[in-house]
Amino acid sequence: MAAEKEKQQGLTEKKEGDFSEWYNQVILKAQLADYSPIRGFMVIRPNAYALWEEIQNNFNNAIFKKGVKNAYFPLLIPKSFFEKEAEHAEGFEPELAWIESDDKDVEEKLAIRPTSETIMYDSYAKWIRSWRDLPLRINQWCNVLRWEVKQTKLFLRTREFLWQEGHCVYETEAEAEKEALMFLDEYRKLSEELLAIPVVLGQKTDSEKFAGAKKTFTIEGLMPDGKALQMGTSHNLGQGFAKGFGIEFLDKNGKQDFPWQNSWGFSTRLIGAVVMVHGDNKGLVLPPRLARNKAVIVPILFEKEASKVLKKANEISKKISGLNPFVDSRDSYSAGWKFNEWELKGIPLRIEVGPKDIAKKQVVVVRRDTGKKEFVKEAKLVSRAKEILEEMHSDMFKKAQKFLKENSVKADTWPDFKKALAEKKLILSPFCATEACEEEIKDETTATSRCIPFKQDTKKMKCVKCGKETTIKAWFGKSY
RNA sequence: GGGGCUGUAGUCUAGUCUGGUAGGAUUCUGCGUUUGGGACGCUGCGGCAGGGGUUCAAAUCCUCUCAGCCCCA
Repeated sequence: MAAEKEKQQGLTEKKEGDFSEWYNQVILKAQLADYSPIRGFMVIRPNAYALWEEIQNNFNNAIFKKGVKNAYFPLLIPKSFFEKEAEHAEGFEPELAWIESDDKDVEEKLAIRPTSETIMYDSYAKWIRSWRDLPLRINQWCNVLRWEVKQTKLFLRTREFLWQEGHCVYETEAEAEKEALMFLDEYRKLSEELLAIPVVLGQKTDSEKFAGAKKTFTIEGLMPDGKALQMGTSHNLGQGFAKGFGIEFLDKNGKQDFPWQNSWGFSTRLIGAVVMVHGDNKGLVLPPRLARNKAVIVPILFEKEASKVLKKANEISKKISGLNPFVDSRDSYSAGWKFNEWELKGIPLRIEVGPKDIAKKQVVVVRRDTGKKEFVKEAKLVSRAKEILEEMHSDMFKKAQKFLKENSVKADTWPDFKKALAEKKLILSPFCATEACEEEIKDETTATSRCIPFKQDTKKMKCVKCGKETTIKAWFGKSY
């Protein structure tokens, strides 16, 4: 059976009902991650950590251009810090993990950071005195810990995860919000241009916004199982934290004032999104710009000509060094075995070099996403390989975009809403945006509002649930 | 949140109902022959998720923990 042949040996198919199983297997078999001895924790293996480093490099480049500097703040947060901003404390206190210590000198209870607003803003209060100190833009890459009891899902829901959190301070709210949106757009670019995952942008409703924020903005992706995944958020924090932590500055008129803040973050969850969106029955498919090793060279080693083929393979490797390729010269595996292995691990390009190719001064280039084979003259390999990789990125993005489009629907009535939800769609509906109504929708369907898109008509409509008049449309769906 | 199911070597799995020497395939070691889509022969290593209980005897029965899947709200 062709379908059987398409399938990576031992890998569950990527289809409804088996999706979770498939997801776990791809992650374990492609050696992205492993379970840890402690519930809710995971080991990030080199294959996935390399992806995280690529994401870091890419994002660092973007934010450095915006004047952001990286720093590092302590892991532990004194209990009293959580009491300085009421909503923030209420949101995070249930998930805090407290440190137990026999050290008599530790006077105050300490928690492992669930996010670093409080510990960072304590410092900010010391560092900011004048309008000349603003804006202050600091980002940190770190781990955070949120002691949830929900089911662990590799990369998507673990108690500890890696992320970046940016924390900026400004003189005016306009600036704080403008840049919160600017960083959100950087997230969109990262997702679309590096990960090849299209997203929906918007603002979170009050019940979904970050604890302590005035407004929360989000990028949401749609996964193949119909669930939405929050892929990055930025917040207009208002002045609440500044007031709580005593961050004050003298403005240009000599008046003492509280500054305005924003914060923004994304996590290793993005790796889970890449697996889900692009993976197939053969395993992982890495977006070419994200893949560290963009090509694997498989020499076809016939005994008589093995040394000649190997030499050529290494030569080709040097020629395309910009793609950071590697030669799989292991002689204990057949070529076919290697093909399957690198497909499972998602390497974007496979370049085959055998005696026949050498005779014709060509190589065989195979795309991971489509499996399409192409004979490329050696002289043209460098330019053609780059072209193929860019085509791949574009095709993968378009494919994901098509999925998002086909699975996003409008629903103006409650029956339509429920029908669309049963069909695992992302749903755009008129919404009164009250917490009561959102709660009802959640209780009845488990769907939540994902975001309120920035672009709205002013047309009057009736809320999909309660029927009250509104001009707002919001995205709804089940989510991770 | 509620309900159901599952866990046997790195991986897939037989054995569980009805307690009695854990069997196979694949991976892996070594040697040799091979290599254009998961090659072959020989050789060797490796296991009942973990804790507690019942029993002369536990992979099998009970229980807790851990991990995973599915369904419903």
